[in-house]
Amino acid sequence: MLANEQVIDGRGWRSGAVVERRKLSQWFFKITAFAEELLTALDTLDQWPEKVRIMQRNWIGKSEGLKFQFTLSDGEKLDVFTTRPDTLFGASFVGLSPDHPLTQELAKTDLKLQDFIAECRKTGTAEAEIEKAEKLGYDIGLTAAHPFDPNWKLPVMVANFVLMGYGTGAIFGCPAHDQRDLDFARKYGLSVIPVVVPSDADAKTFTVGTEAYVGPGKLANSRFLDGMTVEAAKAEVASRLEKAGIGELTVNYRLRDWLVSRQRPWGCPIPMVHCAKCGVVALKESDLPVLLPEKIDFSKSGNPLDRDLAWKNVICPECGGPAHRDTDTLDTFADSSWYFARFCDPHADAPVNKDAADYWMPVDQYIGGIEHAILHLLYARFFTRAMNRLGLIGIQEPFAGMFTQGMVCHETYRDADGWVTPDEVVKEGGKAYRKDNRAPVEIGSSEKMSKSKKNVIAPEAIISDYGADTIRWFMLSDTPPERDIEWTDAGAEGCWRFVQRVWRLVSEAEGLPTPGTKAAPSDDVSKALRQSAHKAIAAVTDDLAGLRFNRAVAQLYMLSNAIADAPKADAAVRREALEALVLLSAPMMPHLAEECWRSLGHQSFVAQTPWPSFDPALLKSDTVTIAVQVNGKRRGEVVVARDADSKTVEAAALAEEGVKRALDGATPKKVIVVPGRIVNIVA
RNA sequence: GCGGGCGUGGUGGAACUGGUAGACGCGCCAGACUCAAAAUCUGGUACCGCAAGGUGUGUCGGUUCGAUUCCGACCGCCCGCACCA
Repeated sequence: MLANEQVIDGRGWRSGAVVERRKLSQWFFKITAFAEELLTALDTLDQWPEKVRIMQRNWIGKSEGLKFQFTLSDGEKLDVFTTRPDTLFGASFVGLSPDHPLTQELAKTDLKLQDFIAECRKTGTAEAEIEKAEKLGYDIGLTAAHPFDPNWKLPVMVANFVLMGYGTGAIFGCPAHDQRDLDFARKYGLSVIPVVVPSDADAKTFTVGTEAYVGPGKLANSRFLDGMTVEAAKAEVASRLEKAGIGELTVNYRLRDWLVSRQRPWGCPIPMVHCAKCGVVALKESDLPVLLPEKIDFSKSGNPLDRDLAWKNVICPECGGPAHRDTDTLDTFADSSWYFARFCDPHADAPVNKDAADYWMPVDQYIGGIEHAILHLLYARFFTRAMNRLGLIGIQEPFAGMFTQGMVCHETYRDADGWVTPDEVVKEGGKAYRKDNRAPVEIGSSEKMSKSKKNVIAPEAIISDYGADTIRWFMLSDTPPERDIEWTDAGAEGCWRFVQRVWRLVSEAEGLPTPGTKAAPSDDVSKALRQSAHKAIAAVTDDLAGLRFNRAVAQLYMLSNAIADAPKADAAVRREALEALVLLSAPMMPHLAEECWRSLGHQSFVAQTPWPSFDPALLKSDTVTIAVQVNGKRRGEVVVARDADSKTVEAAALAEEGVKRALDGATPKKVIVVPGRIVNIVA
């Protein structure tokens, strides 16, 4: 009762319970019908992280190949799928999944086969188990005729590594060019015929040992294919089998349908009714939504909805006879797949107000953890497309911009009794002890804060120690938002000092003119401060827009340093710089900003004040400092006018003392001048 | 195994399309103020060297006047997928 993508390392993604395989009758959403468009539309999501798009692409897992038919010795036909039709003459067996209908049919009368299938089911889904799992086979006694040679008979075997969920659940095995087939063939003594030979090898002597050859090469031992490239041979086999009417080029997807049935009472009920006469019947739209019972009995195990007969028993919407509700509920991911459309008009009578949704959607900037890359984000894309097809919404893709933020991490601690929270621990000389009884505590790796590992810092405690603004500032400084951040008390303290510093700069500033006084700097110090302020406005504006909070923070440190370094600057310039500092820091430290704003003599709120603008003319200095390299090594620098021409710059560079020393009288062979950036002298 | 990403000081991290590597913060060192401490302020802080100078962005090569940035091989770490034919 979990979808494939909800299984992490053999366990349920949320509960951590070990997953086991059982056969159940369940409800699915046919997400596979959208596989191709979900795949191709990824290219249009240019404001999504490349990583997420690659993960979805791999998850959908498109592969193109050939589906073709074997005729079995009992006259039945068997479809197989392959991406390597070129290796058909290297075939040495036909493999069936234990879950294949033919296997199941034969098992009805074959007790040994039943045992074999049970043996296969025992293999867990955890990574390690699959890795160790031995190849197992069971010969069902039938043979399959080679499609190009009716006299060539291949044994048909049930094999544990053939999956029913991919392709047709049946394969032809070519041991020389597939590792799994090779392992299987070696174990059961099947032939290994190399049919693709690398260009640097001799077809007559080339053999395959314990490693299958999967590289490129020329065809051999393959009759009419001999000498062809892999690509040409693929095309030739496909074309011949298509002409014979027993093969077709097909596309396969790894993506499976979305299993949405949950055997719990707290989800959205699946609006289906089971009638003895009519079978499975959907409820009429007018009967929706199906409400859960008010009182739910959790005293026994199992799904309480199954036992609530008053709720469960209904009248069939088709025939009016006795029927019962489906007691499965929907996966909670169903709800999160379309809430954003509902949010556009939460009071609408219909589930979605199309006009409102078309006005607001798609979401401009979606922010979430990477853990939803192929769960929520794929489901929501599918839902949106399905809603579009039903005419409920005009858009195809729900989220135009996507950003995956990092996690807050902290060291983990444990003693003999289990995990210990950081505030119960005291660290001395690299070792950790419990505060209460001095018992030693083992310091574990730093991991994402979680209740289960108790490596959490309670926000209340930090806020009371440092204030909310300090914490906000700390969260945004240093580490880029897409990366995990390591919580440290030392870092938070540093941020607290900055809060104090800003407050001091503002509250202790003397002789400021009244708000609104224009800055008209006359001396160099004032001009420089004004330039710093305008540079900061430009940079912070840009960095915040690009979600580069750590760089915005660094810019504000620089501005505060510039202000502190220029107490003698013109008072109106100092006011302008302080106001810039306050306004620019407001998104990150709103409380402090409001307090400072008031202290600067304003009656309004920062929140109501326009974002500061900058004068582009102030961003550039009249002069620039250019580094001078000799043979690529920095030997000095020169200060030149911003618009100085190359010859002037070259002359200045050649006259520089360090450069002269490095040249030691030699004549430069070549001088490269990159205006405003660098001079490189090749000697 | 497949796919992707990342390796920069003691530390978190800067460095736009190749152009002064280490911005900014933390930490550390020294000094000022103080009876003292905290706070604050000033200066310093990649490495080797007294200095001149040399060496440095995981390692080794390549392209270039110039490489953290581009290319190739390798090493290490992280993430996702995985018996997918």
